[in-house]
Amino acid sequence: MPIDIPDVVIDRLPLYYRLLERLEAEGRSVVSSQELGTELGVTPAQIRKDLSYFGRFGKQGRGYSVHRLADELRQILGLDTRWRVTVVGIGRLGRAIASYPGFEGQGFDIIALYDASPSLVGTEIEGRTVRDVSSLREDLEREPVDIGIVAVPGEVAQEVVDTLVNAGVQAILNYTPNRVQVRTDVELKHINPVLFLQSMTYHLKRQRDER
Amino acid sequence: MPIDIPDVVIDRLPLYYRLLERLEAEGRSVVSSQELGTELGVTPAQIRKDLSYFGRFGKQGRGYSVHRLADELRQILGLDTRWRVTVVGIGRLGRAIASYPGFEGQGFDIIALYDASPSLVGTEIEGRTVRDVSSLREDLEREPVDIGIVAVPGEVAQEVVDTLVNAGVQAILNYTPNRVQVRTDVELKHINPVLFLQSMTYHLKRQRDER
DNA sequence: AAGTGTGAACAAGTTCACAGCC
DNA sequence: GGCTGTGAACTTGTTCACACTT
Repeated sequence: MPIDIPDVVIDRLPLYYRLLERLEAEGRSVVSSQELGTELGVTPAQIRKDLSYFGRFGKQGRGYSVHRLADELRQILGLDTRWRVTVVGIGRLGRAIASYPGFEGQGFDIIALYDASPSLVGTEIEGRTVRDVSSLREDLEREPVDIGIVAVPGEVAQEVVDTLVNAGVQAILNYTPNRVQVRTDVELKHINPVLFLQSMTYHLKRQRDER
Repeated sequence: MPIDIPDVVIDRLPLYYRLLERLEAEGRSVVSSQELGTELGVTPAQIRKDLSYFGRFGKQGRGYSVHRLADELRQILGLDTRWRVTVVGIGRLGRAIASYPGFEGQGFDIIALYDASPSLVGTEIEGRTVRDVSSLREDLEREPVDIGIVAVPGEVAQEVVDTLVNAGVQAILNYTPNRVQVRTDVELKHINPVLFLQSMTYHLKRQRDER
């Protein structure tokens, strides 16, 4: 498998995969890049080029087998295995994440929840007991996880991320408004709705001023 | 103000702004593109080029006045006014959003909450009464909002978004896993953690296979 | 006839490097 | 001496257009 595939391409694959899953469920057997593109707001050429990084999955004159392509993407994205996830920070947001049904269905098993607050530690959330964050480090040694979701207060984000990374966690999804630093071999994504809103207001302001 | 500024640039401004706010709070008065870049993991040249789309805010040999630059960015991004926001869908996620303290502090006023469930409608969340989504349309006519945050079940996302857009809402933040379509003059952003995880597993898989 | 896969052309975005100013 | 602002060089990413396959 070639090693130099642009990150933008990787980021689009889950989008393609999502649509293919839906088509699969609807019983569609074949689909063209044209149709995928229309549905997703992406040019057909882009989809074909993206997929061509990984192989020749289509048939000229026909299109792509929905099942075959979904399968290939599952393999490429590593969705043919289950991934172990831990959520640190069980405030309102952490609780919403912990009970979000979309993770389990896609191969992500939330195996543990952590919080620092004594009033939360020991309570049950969606059938899982909230553990004390002070035991995070040693727990990870016994039961490693692949992905850490961080939903703690911003001020302790870096500290929690460091603990996760030092214990071998390779991917971090940071829901905190604070940016954190990790080694370059660790995958890191930030989800910060305020930044999204702030770039939207740029456009809103211009619309309001009648362009 | 020139009209052709790349979207990637706009998306980085809130990041710069966030850091400047912090520096402002710390009492720093001057900062160089070098320092901003190190802190944010962006090249200094990029920061200078980005800012140069909007004006000449720095002083050669010195750097940028923290206060002045923060002020300029506030104006550019439209953060010098308050924005009216409504949240539709008050499940666990909607509730987490509705009580997220980061919005109000940044000029976003959540003025109303909507849900379809009779058991939720009429209850109080963070001092706001949850209204019935069936009155969304007429409410918007009386009290327009700028931004709609959508946290309903995926199946009704498009329907809710249509209602919002038809009533004049210009920006949508979609927390639903379903992609939705809007007119090109409406700002739209999607937040879907599963897509993030799925692109991270691509890299995890390769790391696991020892590259 | 329809639709893929892909080199080549093009567009967009980033970094360099340096003149100019403080 | 230090640091900005910016054309120009470069790099990355996207789209075109067509040979090729079914």
